[in-house]
Amino acid sequence: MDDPGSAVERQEEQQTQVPEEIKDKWEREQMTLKKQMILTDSGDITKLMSCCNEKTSDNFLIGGVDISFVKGDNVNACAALIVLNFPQLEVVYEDCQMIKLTAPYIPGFLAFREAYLLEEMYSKLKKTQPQYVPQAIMVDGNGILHPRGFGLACHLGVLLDTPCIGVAKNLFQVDGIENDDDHQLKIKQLSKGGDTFQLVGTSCKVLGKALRSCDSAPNPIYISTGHKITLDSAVELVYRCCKHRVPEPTRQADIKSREYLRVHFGSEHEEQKNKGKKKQRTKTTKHSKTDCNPVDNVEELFQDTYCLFEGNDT
DNA sequence: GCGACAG
DNA sequence: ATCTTGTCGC
Repeated sequence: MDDPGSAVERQEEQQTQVPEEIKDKWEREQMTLKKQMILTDSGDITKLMSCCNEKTSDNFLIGGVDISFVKGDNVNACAALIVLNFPQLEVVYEDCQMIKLTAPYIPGFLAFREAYLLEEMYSKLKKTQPQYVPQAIMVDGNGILHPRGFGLACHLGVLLDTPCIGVAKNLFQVDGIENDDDHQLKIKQLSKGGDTFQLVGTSCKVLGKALRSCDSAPNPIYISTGHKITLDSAVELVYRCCKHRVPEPTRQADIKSREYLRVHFGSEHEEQKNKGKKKQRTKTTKHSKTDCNPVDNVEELFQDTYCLFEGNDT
């Protein structure tokens, strides 16, 4: 009953199971935080937008966050927080951190898997390099384009009290917005970079916009407000950050986090249900970017500091 | 019962 | 999210 090798298998199987009471709790938390959500431009955003038109290149900064996963492992991952200057789009700060995801991915509850980790990285930035705290952050995922109007970008925005923009690569079908033939037709009608169409919910509210982010990518990305920014400003800002389909802040975060995993784990993913509990990387002790935290002993990094089912009474 | 399901 | 080679284009 207690064979050591099944631990990994077990964690995969239980991945999809989350008690209803936990979801209820999460929903209530979303509703509570949602009251603090602001859908208008912050002062910084207003200035940021005017900076584009005029040539006053003040030192505006845009952040991007993303998490990359170890292949075949639903727990161990690398989170990246990147800051770029604007409109030059040069990386001025990067932080990669090995993390341990405690909650499974449940559509509609992505924030409970990722948000608090990103919050910690933001706190680190604020504490150690305050001069690089960005005026806005782009998030992989949705803002108000969400079953309860409070996606990861909203959640993180409220937690950080900072403008956040939701940038999703796939449409989250919500509130009557469907990826049907009509939707596909509208996509075909996006002829060039910068073209958009609205994503209108049941109550005629515009929840987001599909944006063809560059000429070379026919598939749009889906933008929605996270916090302290209007949809139009969000779309504008995202578009101005697009060299490729995915805007640079998010794209750089993706690149850096994957690179970090590659450097520290290489091609040897040992998690294939081996009985060997000890992995040995007796090679490549390369010290890469000083921005990233070197990882020598993975085990010691993964101390349990967070429990999903803490308030488990009844 | 069936489909949908951000990352 | 991840699995994956070549290929077309600037």
